[in-house]
Amino acid sequence: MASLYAELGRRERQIMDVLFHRGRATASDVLKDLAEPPSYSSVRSMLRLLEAKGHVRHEWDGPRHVYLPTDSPEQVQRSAARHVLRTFFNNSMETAVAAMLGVAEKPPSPEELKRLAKLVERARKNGGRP
Amino acid sequence: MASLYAELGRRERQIMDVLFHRGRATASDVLKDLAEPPSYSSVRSMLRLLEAKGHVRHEWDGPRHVYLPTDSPEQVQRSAARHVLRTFFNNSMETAVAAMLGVAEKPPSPEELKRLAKLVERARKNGGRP
DNA sequence: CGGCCGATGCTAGTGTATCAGCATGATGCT
DNA sequence: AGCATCATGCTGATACACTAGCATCGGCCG
Repeated sequence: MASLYAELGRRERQIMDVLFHRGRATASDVLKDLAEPPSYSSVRSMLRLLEAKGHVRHEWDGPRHVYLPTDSPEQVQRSAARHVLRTFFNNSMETAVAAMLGVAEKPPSPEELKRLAKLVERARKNGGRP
Repeated sequence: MASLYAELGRRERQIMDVLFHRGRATASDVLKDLAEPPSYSSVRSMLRLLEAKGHVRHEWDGPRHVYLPTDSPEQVQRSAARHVLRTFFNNSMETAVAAMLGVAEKPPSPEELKRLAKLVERARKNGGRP
């Protein structure tokens, strides 16, 4: 099935990405993280549009809006993982993990690798599920 | 660093996804794989547009166009991996792999898990790199 | 108090991604 | 050969993502 947000336009998706990355953000936060930024006004419009579409909600931080994705991080992570795994790695976990090891900003720490190994080990004893 | 194709519109991206998934595809192949498909004519237009932008090239299969992404699969995989890892998993390999284990269409086979374990093991002896 | 600052709500305009139709040419079949 | 089929090349129309501007409101500070 289509990943969540498959129906979004270019800017909409870029903004959702920022929102996921940050967890919660104001309009100017979003603006800071955009590569080729539009006007501040545009960002606010898009956020309101995304809210109307139900992808985003907002809370108040004093006088200003703070936006959050409506879907839970877990939902979004699962959706993203499924989409990437299927689309770019032909459902090969091995290829995917290899690629990730190659591109991580900092090489994974020994501790993380240990936890990773445990995770895989647990899956092996578990019929392939974590 | 923005991921490749961050600048693409909705349909453009959907079509690129199909192209990556299939490796090579005709216009009607693409049409088949689209969730809420436009007309055949529209798909052809988009493919020509993507070609003009340089994201796609085509070869001939007898009388018909067969389209392929211009960027190599490795490039695209790395770009996708980096983007997803950073945006949705806060650069945590562990979280990412856990999510993937949870969503794979079929649970990974014992063989794949074994290769996966080897991969991680090799990274541990290698300062975190594959 | 009165003005400045930074926020929001709203509305209108623009560009381009997206879409669809038509004319044309090649191929294969009877 | 003649016809049906399926492809392409091109062109025009539309929708909607995207952009920007303006009016307004409330808090803060001299």
